This record gives sequence, structure tokens and C-alpha cells, in this order.
Amino acid sequence: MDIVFKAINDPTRREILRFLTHGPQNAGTIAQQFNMTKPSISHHLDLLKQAQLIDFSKKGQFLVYTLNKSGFESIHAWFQPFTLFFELPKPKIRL
Amino acid sequence: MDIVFKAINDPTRREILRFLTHGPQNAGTIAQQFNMTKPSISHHLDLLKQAQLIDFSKKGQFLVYTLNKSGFESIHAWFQPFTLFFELPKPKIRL
DNA sequence: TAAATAATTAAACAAATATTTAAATATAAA
DNA sequence: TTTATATTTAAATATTTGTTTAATTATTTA
Repeated sequence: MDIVFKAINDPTRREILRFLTHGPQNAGTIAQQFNMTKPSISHHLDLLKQAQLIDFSKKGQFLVYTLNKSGFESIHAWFQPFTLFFELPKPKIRL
Repeated sequence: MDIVFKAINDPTRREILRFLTHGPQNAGTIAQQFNMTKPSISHHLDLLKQAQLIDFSKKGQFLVYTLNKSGFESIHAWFQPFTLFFELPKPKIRL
């Protein structure tokens, strides 16, 4: 659980996630988007992977990254009680 | 924006938020829930406040903390594109 | 007004994090 | 089979973060 929150705490990692909503991308293409070294991006990708926010598959010499639903489901599950808290109308009288 | 993600990155702060779904609580009552000094909790409350995830009002010598919708709305807004990404059925054919 | 209570702010420090450069691994092309 | 390309792993380091103890502020009660 912790790892998902850690993963989305970083602005670069959030941008990577946003970039991947455009579709699968290989590591180099992702790295090009940022003014940062490849090893740094590689580290961010690793963390996002650990959090199950992304996944990858090997295509020849390339690693192609995609969004992974399960990490996002964790966030959604955590968020749910607060949605209920704010959206459920509070009873005005004690029953 | 960043501050909200920073705020929810810490497990103690997430527990504080969860605790506040039970209703408004003063700082001392919150601190009692944790095996941690009051100054530490006070610092966590300050961060949650900065992130607009909580708010407080003074009641005599007590500070009463409550959940604040606006921080949660920021999270929801960030999450929205991913909801769309995963839940929108992808067209199987190119139109 | 003096003492007690509720809570924060400040200073110090250990642990965690993001970044870089350099080295390593794996695949493809010449 | 050598060279180039894509990417990761490792080591080093500066910055950020969470915690504690000590000091401070504000309010209540005796």
C-alpha cells in the first residue's frame, strides 16, 4: 500500500503516468520527455513498477511500458471512504 | 498540487485522515491514537492543513480538526484521467 | 494572578529520497 | 564477431523528511 503513495508523490513519476495515458511507450521515448538522465528515469520507472502502476514487456532491445490498472485500484480503494464521507448526505436528525 | 501527494505519502497522516472520518477531533484526541509524541502529530496535522486535507477551528483551549473537502477534490481531479483511461472501452476498429 | 492544561514552534539529527556519473547487460546491426 | 543501441544497476552525494526533546503561546481554573 505504502509504495503506491510513495510512487505518486514524485512529480516526474506523475508526469510519466500521465504520458502513458497516450498509450504504451518504450523507456527511451519516456526519458526524452524529461530534462533528466536515463538512469534517473529508469529508477522512477522501477518505482512505478513496484507500485504496480505500470508494467512492461520486452520488444527486442526495447522495454515497452504501459499503465497497470492494479496500482490505480489501490488508490481508488483508499479514496473510497472519503468519497462516502463527503458525498453521503448527513442525517439532520437523530433517528 | 505537490503538497497533497506529499501529505498522503505518510502512513501516520493517512491514519489521521481515516480517524477524522469518524467526525471532528481535537489535537490531543488525535495524538492519543498514535505511539508518537504530540509535536510529531502536530507537525503531521500542519502538513495535512497545508494540503487542505484538513481544517481546524479553535474551541477554547482546544483545536478541533475536521476533514476538508478541497484537498480530496485535488486528488480526485488528478485521478480522473486514469479512471477514463481504464474504464472507457477502447474502440476495436479504427473509424 | 499563579498554576495547570492544550497545543505549537524551534533546533537537532538519523533515515529516506532523487539525482548524477560510471559500469554492466542484453539485443541488433555491420 | 565486433560495434552500436537501449536500458538497467551500482556507487556516491546533496536534499528532504520524520522524529525527538526543549521552549513557547494561549487558555482555563483555583
